[in-house]
Amino acid sequence: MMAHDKRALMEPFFSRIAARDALSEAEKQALVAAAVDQRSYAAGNTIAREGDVPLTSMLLVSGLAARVGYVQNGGRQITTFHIAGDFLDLNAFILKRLDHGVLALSACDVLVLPHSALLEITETHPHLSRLLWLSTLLDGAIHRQWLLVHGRMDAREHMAHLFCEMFERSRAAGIATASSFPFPLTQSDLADAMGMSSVHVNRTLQALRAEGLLSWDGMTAEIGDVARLMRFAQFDPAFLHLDQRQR
Amino acid sequence: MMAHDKRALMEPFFSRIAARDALSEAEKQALVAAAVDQRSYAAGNTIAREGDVPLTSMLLVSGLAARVGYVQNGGRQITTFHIAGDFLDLNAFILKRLDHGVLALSACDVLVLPHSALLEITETHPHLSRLLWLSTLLDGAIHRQWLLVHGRMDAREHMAHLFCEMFERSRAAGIATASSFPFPLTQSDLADAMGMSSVHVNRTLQALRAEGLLSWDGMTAEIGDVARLMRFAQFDPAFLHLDQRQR
DNA sequence: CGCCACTTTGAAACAGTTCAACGTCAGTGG
DNA sequence: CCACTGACGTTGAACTGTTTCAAAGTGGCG
Repeated sequence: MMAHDKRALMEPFFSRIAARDALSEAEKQALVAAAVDQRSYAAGNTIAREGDVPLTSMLLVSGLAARVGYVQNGGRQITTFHIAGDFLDLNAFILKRLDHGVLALSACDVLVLPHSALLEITETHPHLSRLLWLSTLLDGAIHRQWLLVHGRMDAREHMAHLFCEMFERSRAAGIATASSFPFPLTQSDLADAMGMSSVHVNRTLQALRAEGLLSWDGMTAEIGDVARLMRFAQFDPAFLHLDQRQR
Repeated sequence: MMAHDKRALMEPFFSRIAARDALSEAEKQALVAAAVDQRSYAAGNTIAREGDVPLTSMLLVSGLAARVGYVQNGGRQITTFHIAGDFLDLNAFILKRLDHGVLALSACDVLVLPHSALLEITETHPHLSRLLWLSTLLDGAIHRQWLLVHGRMDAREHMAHLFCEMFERSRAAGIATASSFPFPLTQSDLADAMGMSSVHVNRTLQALRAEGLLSWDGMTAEIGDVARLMRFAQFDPAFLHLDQRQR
């Protein structure tokens, strides 16, 4: 794989981080050098399994992926979605053992970064290390917001909030238009993320569509009036920490 | 404040980390040196407010605290509990802005570590930095488990799982007995953590008590048969990452 | 064309909420 | 020492959001 290829593939990550802090050219090069491989996964495939002890971490370059957990009766819970520019399992660099599975919801391309290379970065690039730390902290902030939404909002608000979140994150990654973003998954996947039945997802979706708050065909989400949807969902983007600061 | 005082207060944190990786004497001293102050909060008091941009992070030394989020209608969601040895807002060292409040559920003592001192650590102690990173990743792992439990378990399993988690974490911090641990909060606080009404918490609690799975008087939780409770809750401690590894 | 995965619909069942009342207990002040 | 207070826990009953089950509709694809 050529360096300038990897560089291009890393742009979504760079822009996601650049929205929060400055990234020097040397830091970018260190990251590009750390990516040794590229892989592709078809929709529905497992990218990593709970319990794995991977020796690499994966940066999602395109597509939609999810972290999942399972309960005994076959129930499945999606704990977060990932889009281009997100690390899928950077936590495993430190935690070693994966406490969740990673699933490709659409076709996905990933860059592979060996933990040995990441270790080298933490030993020699303190600021870049803090930015990698930041990346995992953003996951945590999203988890907390999901907990709030799961626990204290009804189905309609919950769904509206999720669409707001994915819209804002897609905008930060540069893959959204002014009023739409790619969201390629099934209603049943969405149900697994919202902790509801797919039947109720279907009805909730119809309600939001009827209110003119959003539309979605399983591939692309359209938001007519973004401000109105955000008001409805009590959505405050602060938890995404989209502000330039010295980290 | 004397150095040997701070040292003693930091032991719960050291033992929590030592359960996951070795901590050198130099690293311990760097942390002790970073703690410049100690504070106490009475039960019910706010330790930090959502939206704050703190210049320090706080290490809980004793008591029970919680991170909380709010929705417009006055609803409150606790997103995680913290016990002795946990950082309450280490994420703010990198994220800068707090995306959640921190609440003292019982009387709490904390050590205060300025971000400037933490910055110094990340610049000079790569391994210790990774251990601080680890501490925030454990929060994330617990968040994911909560999401799974919120979304895919009923009230009884949910409550049983929470008691298992707090028992295991208390054991790791060295503040549990063989079958009990301190858990000083109200049923209403518990409801805010489980995303339920306090009425239903009360009834669920009675059901678990009637089954002989656990008892709790608002101060201390008692588990008769730990293995049985864990089986009931489908509790697998893997997500707590309680294994010694080189991180 | 027929299959299979996904979406949509209806109706019954249920887990959990809400509201309102009552019980309990520790702390406070007369 | 006792009455009062306020916070917390407990109970019952009506209500509602969501699930479950089962069936029918849709659409892409080999």
